[in-house]
Amino acid sequence: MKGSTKREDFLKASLQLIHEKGFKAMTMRDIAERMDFDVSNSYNYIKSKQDILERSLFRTSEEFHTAMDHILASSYPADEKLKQVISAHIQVAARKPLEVALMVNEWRNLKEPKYSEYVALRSLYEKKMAKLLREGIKTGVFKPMDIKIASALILSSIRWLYDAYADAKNTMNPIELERQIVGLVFDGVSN
Amino acid sequence: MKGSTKREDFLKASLQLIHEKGFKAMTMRDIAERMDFDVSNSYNYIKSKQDILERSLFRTSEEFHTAMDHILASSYPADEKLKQVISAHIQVAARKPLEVALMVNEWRNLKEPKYSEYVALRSLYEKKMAKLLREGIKTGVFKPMDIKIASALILSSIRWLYDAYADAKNTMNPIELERQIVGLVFDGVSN
DNA sequence: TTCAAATATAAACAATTGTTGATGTAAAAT
DNA sequence: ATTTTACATCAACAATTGTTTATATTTGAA
Repeated sequence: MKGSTKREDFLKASLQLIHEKGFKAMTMRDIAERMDFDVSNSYNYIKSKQDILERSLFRTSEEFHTAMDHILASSYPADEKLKQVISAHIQVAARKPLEVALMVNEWRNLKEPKYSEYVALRSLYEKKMAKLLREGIKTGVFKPMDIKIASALILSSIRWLYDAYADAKNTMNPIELERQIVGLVFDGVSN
Repeated sequence: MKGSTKREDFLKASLQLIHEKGFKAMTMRDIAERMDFDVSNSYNYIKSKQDILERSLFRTSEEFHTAMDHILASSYPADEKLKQVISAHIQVAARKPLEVALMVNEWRNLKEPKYSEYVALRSLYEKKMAKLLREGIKTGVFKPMDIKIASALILSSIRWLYDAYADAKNTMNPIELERQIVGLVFDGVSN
C-alpha cells in the first residue's frame, strides 16, 4: 500500500470511470474489471470507495486554494490578481481535467463529516474571491458591484473549463482560451 | 393516476429529496417515508424511478427552449435578446429552483436512449446561444470573440442561479439580480 | 536462499435496491 | 346501491452493492 505505480493506475482508472458513469453509478467491480483483476484486490489499494472520492477531492481543492492564496498575498493590483486566478484555473483544468470534473460534479457524494468540511472549503474559496473583488473595487480597477453575485458568477463561469480537456478530442489552446475568458470577464460581450 | 394533487405532492417531495441527497442516493423508500405511506404505493403515481427524472428534466428543458425560441424569433436587436435570455433564466430559476437544480446536476443519470436525447437538447441550446452571439457580432452590438467559448462561458455563468432560490433563506430580489448579471455579462468587472 | 512485502483470487456476507403481485379499503361516479 | 377509480398495505423477488476473511502467488530485498 505504498505510492507505487499500480496504485496510481488504479486511481487513474477510477477517475476515468467516475467521469464516464458518475461516482455513485461506478461500482468497485467496474474498476476491478478495467484493471483486469478481482474486486477484492482493489482493497489493497484503497481503504474504501469513499476514500477514492475524498483523497482526490481534497487534494485538488488544496491545489486551488494554495494558488489562490499565493496570488492574494502578492503585491499585484487586483485586476492582475484576477487574471492570474483565471489563468490558474485554466492550467489546473488542462493538467487534471478528471480531478476538476470530480470537484465540480461529485462533491455532493461526500459523507459527513467530510461533506461539511468540503462545503466549508468551497465557501471559503468564494470568500477569497470576494475579497479579491472588494480590493479591486476599493482601488478603482473594478467597477462597483454586488460582490456576492459577482463572485458566484465568475466562479461559475469558469466551472465548465474541465470540459474542454476531459475528452481528448477537444484540447483547446490554453493561451487563447485564457485570452478569450479574460476578455469576457473583464469587459463583457459589449462592443 | 390522473393529474391529481396527491401526485403533484409526490413529485414535489421527490424533487426536494433529489435536491437534498442526489438522484442516485434517493431511494424510493425515502420518498414513501416522506409521503407517509408504503413504498409500493409510489408506483400508483409513477412508472419507475427513472420516470421522475425524465419527466421533470424534459419538461423544464422545453421551458427553456421555448423561451429561447421566442426570443430568437423576435425582431429585437441581439443585445436586447441576450438580456431577455438572462431574464428568462432568472425567472425560471426563481419559480422552479428544484427543477432547474435537477437540470444542472442530475441529467447524467438518464439512461439511454433518453441520455443521448437530452445531451442533444443541451447541445442544441448552446447552438442557439451561439447563433444569438453571432448575430450580435455581425450587427456590431457585440465585440468579436470566440463564439464557442463565449456561449459556454455565458451559459455556465448563470448555471448557479437556482442556488439563490433553492434554499428558502436566500431568495434574492430577481430584479436586482438581473441588473447585476446583465451588467457583468455585458460590460465585465472593469471600471 | 530466505523472508517479507506487494499483489492476486475465491467465496461469501449482510444490507440495500427497484419493482411486482395479490389484496384490501375509501371515495366518487354511475 | 353498485361499480369503478384512487389510494393504500404486506410480502416477497432477484439483483446488486461495498466489504471482509482466509489464502495463495509473485516479487524484490536481505
